[in-house]
Amino acid sequence: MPELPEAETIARGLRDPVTGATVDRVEVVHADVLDREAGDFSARLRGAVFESVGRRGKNLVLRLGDSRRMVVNLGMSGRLLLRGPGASGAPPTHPAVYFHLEGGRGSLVYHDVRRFGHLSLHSASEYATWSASLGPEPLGPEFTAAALQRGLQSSTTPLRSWLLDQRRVAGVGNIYANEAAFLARIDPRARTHTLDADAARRLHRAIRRVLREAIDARGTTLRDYRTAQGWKGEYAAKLRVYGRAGEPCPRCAEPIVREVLSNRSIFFCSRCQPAP
DNA sequence: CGTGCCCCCTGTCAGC
DNA sequence: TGCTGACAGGGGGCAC
Repeated sequence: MPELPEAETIARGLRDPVTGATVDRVEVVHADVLDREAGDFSARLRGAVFESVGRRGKNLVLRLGDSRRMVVNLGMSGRLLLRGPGASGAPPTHPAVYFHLEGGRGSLVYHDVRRFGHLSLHSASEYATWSASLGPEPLGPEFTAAALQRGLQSSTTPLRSWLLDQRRVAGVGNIYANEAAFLARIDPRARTHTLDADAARRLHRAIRRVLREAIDARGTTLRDYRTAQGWKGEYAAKLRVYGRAGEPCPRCAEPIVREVLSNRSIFFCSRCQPAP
């Protein structure tokens, strides 16, 4: 579910409440989301301090002591929720892991209905290897139009599939891949090596624009996604094509088309995004 | 190696 | 109502 804007929003929401907090106790409800046996995972976190909260692509990255990190991939339905010490409000419906914090700071809950998410612990070198396996941050300085064009030239896969490959660019998922292709006026089925320099420039701008807009709106809630505070993101109302099959194209009023590509939906305007 | 398909899991919704 | 099938923001594994 969550893509870069959702992960960024969660990271921002966790930063103040969690930074400096010490893990008192880990309570594992569903060990299948962990990268190791539950007792080992819990023992390694007990007494650890969350030194910082960041993000790499769609993943949350919480720094622990000794340069260790906990990486949280939220999968389709994962949430990282803050729960106050008073435990007011309804309890979470699908908790997988609780991180109970010391000093009346409440707890951090990893919540995941489908349990496609994963929590993993990395040493400094393991983290470096993992991070290096991901593509550049699309909002960072390494992601240039020229670098994007080179990457597109090196592959024959359809654009939407290329954008979902985290080794190419880190953080774009199905919603923002479709939105970016629309803004760039490129057919999401187009083979990437057929795209010229101007298309690459338009796509570069479109990716950055849609991700920034979505961060400003605190992400897109279709169903499961929530911020760390449990709020919905507001970007769903601003989506131009995703989930809008049959509705008029915001640019030309032609009905938006839904098709299936590699078992996942694509949405596009056949007039504004002509087949190559 | 690159590419594409299946599957992991649970919940929801449309159609009959 | 209740059943069935399709579909959902991701990504690892495997066959070609």
